[in-house]
Amino acid sequence: MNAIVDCNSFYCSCERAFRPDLWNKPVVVLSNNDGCIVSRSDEARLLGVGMAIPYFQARPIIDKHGISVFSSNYHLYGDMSWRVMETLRTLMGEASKVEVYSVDEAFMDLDHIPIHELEDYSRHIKQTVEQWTGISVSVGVAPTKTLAKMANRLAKKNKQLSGCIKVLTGEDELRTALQQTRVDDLWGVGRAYAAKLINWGITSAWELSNMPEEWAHTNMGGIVGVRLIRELRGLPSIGMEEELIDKKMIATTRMFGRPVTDLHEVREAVATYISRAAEKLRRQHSAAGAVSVFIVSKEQDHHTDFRRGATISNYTTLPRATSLTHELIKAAVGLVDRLFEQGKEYKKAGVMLSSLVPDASIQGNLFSSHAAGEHRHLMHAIDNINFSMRDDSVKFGSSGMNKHWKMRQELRSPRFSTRWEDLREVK
DNA sequence: TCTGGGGTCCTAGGACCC
DNA sequence: TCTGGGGTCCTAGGACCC
Repeated sequence: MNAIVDCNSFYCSCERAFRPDLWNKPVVVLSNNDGCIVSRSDEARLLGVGMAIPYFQARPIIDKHGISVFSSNYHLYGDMSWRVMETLRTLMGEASKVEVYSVDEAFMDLDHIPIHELEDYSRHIKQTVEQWTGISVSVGVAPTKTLAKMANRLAKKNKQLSGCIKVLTGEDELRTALQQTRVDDLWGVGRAYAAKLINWGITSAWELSNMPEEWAHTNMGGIVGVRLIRELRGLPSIGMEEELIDKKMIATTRMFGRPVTDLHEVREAVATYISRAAEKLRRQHSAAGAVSVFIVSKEQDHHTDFRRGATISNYTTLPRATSLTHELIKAAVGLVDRLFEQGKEYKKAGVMLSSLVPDASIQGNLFSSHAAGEHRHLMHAIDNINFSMRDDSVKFGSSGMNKHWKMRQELRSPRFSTRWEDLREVK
């Protein structure tokens, strides 16, 4: 059996964990740049705050009910996430089979738990996580990952009744659940497939599970569709991935806090994003063989990104893969100069590191120069300082000192759990 | 006036090779 | 003038996820 443990309103729960005064109160968390609502507590949802809607649109309801609002505080969420996942690993013990799927979700292989104990075991997981971390979770259990996700959704739909736990093992239970679930609520069915399916008259997960595999192969993205159908029928077709797999691409992209018209500011922003991306790169001991940059002007659709149109993005292959910030900045700033058009207003920029390979300089390669080794030590020192002190205590001059373009984040909570000076005091 | 950011996997089709 | 078949690698683009 497969379980998925999913934190309830994760970002909101993190904010409330250190603010007892907000327990049972409506809370929302905003995306970067304070753009839209990305997390809302049950209380906020019941007041009518929509998910993923722009902040300014939700403003009337928020003001009317005095809903608490936070900018995203990724240091806090990252740390809380780590605590939740460690709790799950501890619970599973030696033969720990935990796959961290996202910041607030993990799959667990429960094959070693007898069927009739799954309900109790799920409750034990839930209670322990809440007690150790202060984060409330929902647990879905079923024969496959896709069905576990479905179970979890049902658990969350009626928390009073389910106690945030749904275990689906019997054939009848599974059929009922499939009949109650719409295709567009399934894991693996997005907007495009949902529209197609509904057009064909397939509306419930149950109906979809009864379609032939060949049909799925032709109409739902080949092997992907076949796996989905099999999973719905209870045949595990998506395996557990326990080891942390190195990323194949690393991106850092941001909206600016205000439109930017000055080349130097765009350069600064891109240099800053490269610095951030290079940190991620070094954290997984990789080096990048290619750098891409994109800038988005004010008139362009805000969903436009680096994939569309050569006018806004550019790509360069490096003479050799590197993890050194200054080399990556040099390449990226060169691209900015080619892309930038005087007189245009820009609202967003981003960088992408790809063609990632293991960082050879770490091995003390016979052919790498002494200077490269020195640089590597410098990077290591910078990463350590920036991690333990304030952000960007040490940085490259090209990333700028004033950062007028920096995103808005006016409502961020203190970093309760990762900064000494922000620690809560208990008197 | 104000709408996020960061990823993955798969397939089709072109270039190239023998 | 006629012009095969099979393989690999790469890239763009579509779909999905949280």
